[in-house]
Amino acid sequence: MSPSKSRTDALMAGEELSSAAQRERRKRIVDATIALASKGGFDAVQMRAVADRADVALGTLYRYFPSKVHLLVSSLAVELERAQEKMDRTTVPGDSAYERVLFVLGRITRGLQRNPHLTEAMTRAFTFADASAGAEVDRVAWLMESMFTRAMSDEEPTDEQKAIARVIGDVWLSNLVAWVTRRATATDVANRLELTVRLLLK
Amino acid sequence: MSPSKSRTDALMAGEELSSAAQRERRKRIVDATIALASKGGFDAVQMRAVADRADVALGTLYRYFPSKVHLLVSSLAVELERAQEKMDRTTVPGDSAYERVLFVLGRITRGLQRNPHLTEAMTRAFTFADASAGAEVDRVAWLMESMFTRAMSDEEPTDEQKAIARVIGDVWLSNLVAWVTRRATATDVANRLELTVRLLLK
DNA sequence: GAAGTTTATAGAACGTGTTCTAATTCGGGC
DNA sequence: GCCCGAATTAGAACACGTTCTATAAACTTC
Repeated sequence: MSPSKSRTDALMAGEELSSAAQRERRKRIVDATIALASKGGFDAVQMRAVADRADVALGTLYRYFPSKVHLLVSSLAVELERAQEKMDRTTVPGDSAYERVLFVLGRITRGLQRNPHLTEAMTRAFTFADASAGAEVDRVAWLMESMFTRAMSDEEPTDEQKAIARVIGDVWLSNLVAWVTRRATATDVANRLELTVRLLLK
Repeated sequence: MSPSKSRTDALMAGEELSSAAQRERRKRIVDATIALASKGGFDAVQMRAVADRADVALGTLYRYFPSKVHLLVSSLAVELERAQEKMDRTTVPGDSAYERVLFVLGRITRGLQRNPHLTEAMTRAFTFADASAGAEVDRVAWLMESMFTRAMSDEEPTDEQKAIARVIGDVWLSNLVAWVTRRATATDVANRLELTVRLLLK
């Protein structure tokens, strides 16, 4: 449709941002998003508020992220990348895939539970995303999957391992959602994840 | 908050509707919702349109269902109940839990895939639901879970079986969402479900 | 460094979910 | 039949995501 479509896509992916000023703007926007989400969750991430806080016009915000869902899912990807980097600097303990996956799961889960509003905002955006945010959603799904395959073994994962990682990701997300909507306690989540990983890896 | 809160809850649950006229209204609303969702998905279920089609004022619609999400999740529960009833009239083939669960899963999944817009509307509402719709969401989750436990055995399910049913439900939903957002084909979904059930029950 | 193009800005405008208001109708007790 | 409180109605009003418009600023290219 719009003549700048491919351009916009590049902006969304966060790559090839021509100028430093643009990288700055994008960062300010993501930071504002995370700050607002941390304070009040999905509903507090209002596009006008994000634009204000990032010192950017509403139109500019929409040029960088074509919708609220894109914005939040992209921010989720940024957060997961940070978590992954942190995990890379840790030696994951455990003698079996079972133990190592549980360790990783537990750690990230507790990290998310430390910031319930942010988690609520991101999981809701992720699960509400429609086809137009497919690329961003795929990226997050891939990040999650590779987090678990890495914990399972150092080698290139087999198809079976990838499948297991995907199942774990599905269950993980669904339990986060249940926790966020107060249909499950933190203990419930931990128990269910433990059980799931046991069923799949033991 | 509102003095008629408990009253409203009763209306939402669809029970104890005082008059026949009210039961009628509620049915017209759910029917209108399903019709609109079938035609155009989540976005086509517009509250004004539902009210019009159900021949009910907008305020009345909101008295029966406090939000669009409640409305759609309640309609999903109605649909699942129908599917369950149909399943009850069928003899599920298969010698093992594995085979029987796969049969049930395949059948319901194909049923949903026959009506993509309706499925999109309902899965998106379900996954977007916030804490206020917890009761409705729990009801749907319970319906899903018991569908699978019933397929696994005729007896009262063990805790382990319930846990397995829940995992299957999580994976199922997540794959439906992936299909609805065009990140997975019907074949992908079938393969992943088959693999998941195999990992869990074989 | 001027002309032309892309990007950013301020703010109005629009659509749809939700809430509110005032008037009307309905159903049950006298 | 009449009265009362609850339910329903039509429609205005409001909130927030999104789009659009007009103008200004920032860049490219020559």
